[in-house]
Parts: sequence; structure tokens; C-alpha cells
Amino acid sequence: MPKQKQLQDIISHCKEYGFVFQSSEIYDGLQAVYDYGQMGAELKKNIKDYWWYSMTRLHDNIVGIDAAIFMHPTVWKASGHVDNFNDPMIDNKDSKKRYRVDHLIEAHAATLDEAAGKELVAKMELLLAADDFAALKQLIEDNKIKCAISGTANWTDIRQFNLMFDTQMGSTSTEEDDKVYLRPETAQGIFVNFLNVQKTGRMKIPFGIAQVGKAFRNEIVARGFIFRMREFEQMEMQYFIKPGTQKEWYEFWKQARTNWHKTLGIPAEQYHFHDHVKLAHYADAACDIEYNFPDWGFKEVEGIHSRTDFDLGRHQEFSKKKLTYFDTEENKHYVPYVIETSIGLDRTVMMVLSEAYEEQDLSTAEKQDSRVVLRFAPHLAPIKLAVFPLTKKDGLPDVAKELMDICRPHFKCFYEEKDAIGKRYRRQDAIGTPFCVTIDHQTLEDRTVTIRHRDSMEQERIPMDKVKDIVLEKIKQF
RNA sequence: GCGGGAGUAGCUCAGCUGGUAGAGCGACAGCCUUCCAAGCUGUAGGUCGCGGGUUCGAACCUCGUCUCCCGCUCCA
Repeated sequence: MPKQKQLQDIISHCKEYGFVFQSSEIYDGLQAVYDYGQMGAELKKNIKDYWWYSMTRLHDNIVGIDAAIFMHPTVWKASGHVDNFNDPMIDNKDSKKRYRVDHLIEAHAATLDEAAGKELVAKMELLLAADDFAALKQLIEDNKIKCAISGTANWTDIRQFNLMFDTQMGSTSTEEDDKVYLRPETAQGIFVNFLNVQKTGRMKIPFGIAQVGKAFRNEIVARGFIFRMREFEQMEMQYFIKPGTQKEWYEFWKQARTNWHKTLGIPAEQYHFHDHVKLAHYADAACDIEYNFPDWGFKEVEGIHSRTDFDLGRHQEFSKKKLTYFDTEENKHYVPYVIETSIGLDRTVMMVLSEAYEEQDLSTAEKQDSRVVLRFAPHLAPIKLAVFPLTKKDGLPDVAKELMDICRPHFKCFYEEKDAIGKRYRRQDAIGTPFCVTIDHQTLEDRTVTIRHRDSMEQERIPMDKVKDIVLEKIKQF
């Protein structure tokens, strides 16, 4: 019987076997920043490649791009990130409730008579424009504005939370105008290149643009291992469609993404769909694909959004460049609608790790025994094949190395001759290697080897010449 | 951000009323050669998260700080 999974055990395992380390650990780490180790990097890359090929190879009408992390500052005005994430906030210390300062003051102004209310709002707007937070707090205190929940006026200082990291472009510059942001999402890199790709790729609607890349969010509270990091990687695909067809395409991608998730080797009951009732400003439909994480329950891994023409429309407005498509069937120009699929790569890594992790009790009447095994889908496993000579004598290592030479160019292999064979198997279980091949004395006679399967722990004897093709067949993605 | 818990070897942890660190597993080298871990011999690895204070003396008391986990909050 597998033991109940605990997040803490999985995190320890990730550290112990080189999947995930805390960033800058020797300096006490950096909050909510993590590094992938030798195993984690392979796992992550396998997931990334699998997504990329699922999008760009299996769909003739989806192409991939790789946009820069830095973008023109106006991009973030057009996207709404600057306006929506720069509001000064204030917390009530008693109720712990956080308010947007402008909302708090406006709500209070509404309770005053008209002239006084207008005067208060006017004062507030002057101070907001000047970013004078101390005076704003004074204004709140002078007006004896209270928290609706606690009824007290016990406020923290006003703070400005900015989701976006910024830096200066140009080494000597300190001008506000030269501020550039580290992108908080990858989607905008696709939208601003919409026309470039459509024209140069001669793309016809409907078509998609896929991208994998880093994004950065200066979260106020970032926690939860690699689930919510300040620097993270997204895999996004924006699908450009004819206005009016968004319902069908939304359903299509919902289904397509669900099917993709099933091929990760995760059972359907571990997933939930969560349809958004309250929609973001750009969306006319949205849902999350949620995975049942240990300890946490269902949490979002992927979002599918029907974004209408909001993004292209805004970029058209801000850039004053036409971002329309000429539809030869309809014989007219229009701004395409967009269906977005956006999946967190790090969250997917965590999901795959969580699902794969299993502590098994293998005890028999005679002896206690257990193992930790990562039951990765073979195409995602960091190492596909381990090759073991049963002993390091009698020329067995030479034959094993011969097999290594045959397999090495095709998939990631691992060779080991140290320790008892059982111990070597268990070490591979712990990093999720699906196949182990052992060269024994019979191999010297008839060129057969045993292949041992990770999940069943069963072995079969096969010709050594077939190992490569058997493993290739099992790790085939499509 | 608030509240709670925690940080000692790669991992899990012990360490009494303060007397300058231990175990198990793991790792490494060798023996054994055996198809499912814990057999034998040996080795390495810790200024006890970091910094200050109290003390003759701090892993232990105290203050600060960093990091992680849980709950709330937040979450395009």
C-alpha cells in the first residue's frame, strides 16, 4: 500500500535527489526563488519539449516564437498591467483587511454631503498624483475613516505594491522614462508580434502562436515551493480566430488541453475544471485546469481564456498601428479574437512530481522492505535507461559499455557498476528511471539481457540488440 | 502583511537544569559477486541558519535577522 503523500516528503526528496534546490542556498536562500538541479532540469526540459511539440508539431497552423523578456514600456500600459497593479494600498491592523486607498476614501466621500465629498476626492486625487503617501494617510486619519469590518482606524502606512519588477535601460540613466519591466506574462510578446508572424508565415485564421519563457512577478506573498515563484516559466499559446467563433474554439481548446494532460500519466480524477464566474477585464469566458496537490487540494495549473479582441485592440489603440487581418473568405478586415491556453511550467513540474511520488511498503513475512519510486510517464523521466553489469568482473562491464554506446545517442542513459544490483535498482526508482538493463554471465553466451520495469519491478529476458528499440518505443510521445 | 510552528551531517532526527556535538539512513573507497535496499572493513562530512547580547562557558537563555512549512490574506 502506498503511503499518504505529504508535500514535505516530496520537497525533501527533490532536494536529496537533485530535482530542486533553493536559490543561493549557501547564502540562506532567496525567498520564493528555486533552482532546478541535474534531475529537475531534465524533467522540466522534457515537459517543456513535450508541450512545444504538442503545439507546434501536431498542429500545422501553430508556430512558435521566442520573444524578449524586455518589452517597450507602453506594452504594459496597453495590457493594463501598469494601471491595475500600481494602486497604493493600506491595511487595517485589526481586521487585517487590505484596501485600495482610492476606494477607501471614495467610499467615505460617498457618505458625506455632496460638497464635502467632492472636496475630499479632489484632495485625494492631488495627493495620489503626487504619490504623497504620508499626506494620504493623514487625510484618512483626519477624516476618521474606519475599516468597515473592524470599525477601527488602526491603519498601517500606505504602501505601493507593484507586481512588476523594473530596471533601467541604459547604464547611467535614472529617468523614469527609461524604466523597463521584466515581463509579468509572456502573452504580450505574442500579441505584439501577431502581424509579423501572420505576414511572414503567411498564416491564415484560425492559427496559433506558441511560446515558452520566463516571466516575473513581484508577489507580495510568494509561497508554496515551486508553485508560486517570483521568477517562473510559462507555456502559452494564443489562438487567433474569427470574431463570433470564440465559443466553439474555447470548447475545442478546453478539450484539447484536457487530452494533453491525460497523456502525462495523471488519472482524470486528479483534475478539476473550474469555470470562472467573475471574469477578468479582457475575458468573455475562462476556466482553470486544477490538479489535486498533496496537502493543498485542487490548485490551478493551466488557464484557458477567451480574450476577445481586447489585447490586439488595445495594442492597436496604443501603438496606432493597424492590427487587423484580411479575411479572404469574408472579404473584410477585422481584429481577430483570441483563445489563450496558458500553463505554468514549474507548476506542471510540481504536478508531475507530486503524482509520480510514491512510498511503497514491500515487506514480506520474512523481512521489512520499502522503496520510494517516482512513477513518471516514461517520456518525461529524466533518465530513460540504466545499464548495470551484474558484477564488475568477468568482462561484464565491457559488454555493458557496449550497450551504453548503442543507446547513448538516442536517449539519456546512466551506467553504474557499484553496489548490489538491488540497491542500484532502488536508486533508479528514486529518480524515476523507467528501465534498467542488467548484463549477466548469460549475456556473454547468448547476448541476452534482463530488462527490469520500474513500476512492476518485473524482469524479462530480451536480446541485447533490441534494448534500444524497445526503450524508444516505450518513450515515444505520440 | 498577520498569527502559529520550525531551522543541528546529503536526508530523518537525538542532544537533560547552559560545560564547545551524536545516531540511523545515505555518500565515498575496498572486500563479497549475489537479479531487488539495510553483510564486512575503512573514510569523508557540521564554526548547531546568520549576527549581536548575557555568561568563566551558549546548539540550549535573550534580541535581531534570513529561510521554510501551516492557517488567514493576496493572487490577470
